[in-house]
Amino acid sequence: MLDIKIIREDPENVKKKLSLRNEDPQIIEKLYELDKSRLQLIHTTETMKENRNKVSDEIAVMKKNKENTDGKISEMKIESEKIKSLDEELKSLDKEIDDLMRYIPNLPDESVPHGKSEKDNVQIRILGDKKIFEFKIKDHLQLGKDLDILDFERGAKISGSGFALYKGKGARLERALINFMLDEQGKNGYKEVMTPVIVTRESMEAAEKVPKFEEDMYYMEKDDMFAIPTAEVSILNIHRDEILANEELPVRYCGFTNCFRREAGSYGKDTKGFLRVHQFNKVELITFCKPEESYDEMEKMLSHACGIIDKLGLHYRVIELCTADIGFAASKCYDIEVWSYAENKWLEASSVSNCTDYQSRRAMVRYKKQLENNKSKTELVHILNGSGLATSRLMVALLEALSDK
RNA sequence: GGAGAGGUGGCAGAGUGGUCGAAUGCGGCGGUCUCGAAAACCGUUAUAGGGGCAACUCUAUCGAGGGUUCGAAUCCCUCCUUCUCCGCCA
Repeated sequence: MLDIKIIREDPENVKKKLSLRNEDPQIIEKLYELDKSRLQLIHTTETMKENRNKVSDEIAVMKKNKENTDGKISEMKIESEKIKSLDEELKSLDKEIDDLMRYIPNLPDESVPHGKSEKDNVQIRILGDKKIFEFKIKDHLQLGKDLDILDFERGAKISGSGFALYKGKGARLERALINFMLDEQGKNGYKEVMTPVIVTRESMEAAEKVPKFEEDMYYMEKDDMFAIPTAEVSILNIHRDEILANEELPVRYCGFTNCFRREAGSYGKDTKGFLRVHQFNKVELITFCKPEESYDEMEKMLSHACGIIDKLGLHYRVIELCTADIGFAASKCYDIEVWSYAENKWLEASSVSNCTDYQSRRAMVRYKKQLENNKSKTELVHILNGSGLATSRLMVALLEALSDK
């Protein structure tokens, strides 16, 4: 979530930046007013509490001296009731503010290109050779069937549409890809982790996936738990409520998990085979770093994701998302797209995002910032995530690129 | 799943209703001493929020959330979690 202070101090600026994201800025007005009354209420209750604490101490002293305290006690009884009801008022105000804050996305960085839709995204590099095939290329469904390595029919039999069954060399290729990517990212300085894939609501909230995207998640009502849509959620929560040492930053993790997405509302769009599935495999990269380093880290992370595709020898491009298309928690995003010869279009294989302090604020991931004269200050870290990479679309491009007559 | 015992500051560990945000020890940081170091000694050492230009000050926090009370780390309830034992199980 955003820092309420930036709304308090410069609401117009926040409104302007939200407009760039195609968000309705009106909500900021309301928050500004709610925050104002919240501060007033805090002032009132804290003054009353100060008084109550004082009188309670007096009562303690009087009791020790065996003086009569009945008057003071009954007086404080009334005072305490008042405090209680004001506290309740404050609590509901807090909740109202919090509920609104959860739906306000991160603000875009100055460097992000302005735009109205995904059409305004900017291609910044195009890499790898584009092959020329002298025969009509089969799509991955056909290739998977002919080679007996992918079976979407049986996947659907087991779990419904949008679930893949990998067989034989298909399964082995998938396993090899995952191994390869983990090894490469390990060399790039990411510590490998293997995390839970079912997480609590609290973890989802810390990653800012819930409540906004609750409908996109597989949810286990009995336990109030969610299947992760990305390892970002589990890895980010490794350091929830922790204060990291200045020297240990940046902390980099990579981890492979299955990812689960209901994809509610996207039926009929890219539904074919691997183009959109409910369960897929992904190696995720997460970096916790100092605020002043996060945009440099982002470039590094992007190059680490690209490095995989370079080595696989695929034709791909990097695009910089415009203000209208960056992710909810992100201030800046790059997407990496691989070329599909059969579909004749770009497929998103990775997304690298700088989420600045947006997630760390709720997840409370902080570090001890060193100041001059041996002082230190606790400050929120910046958190970045990137796919390094997701295998499903990669598999499409790879099978196609390697196909022959 | 059943039975029992715990969860206090970076760590260890006191505290069972009234200046307790919390003794003490260790660690960390600063200093004295020293050629230097160790030891010793002195000081300092949580987080969030509010007010103030600032010095500073106030509020909240002893696993989480409720309750009792003028007043809760301390009493009551619920939940989470850790450990030990039993059962079940990949």
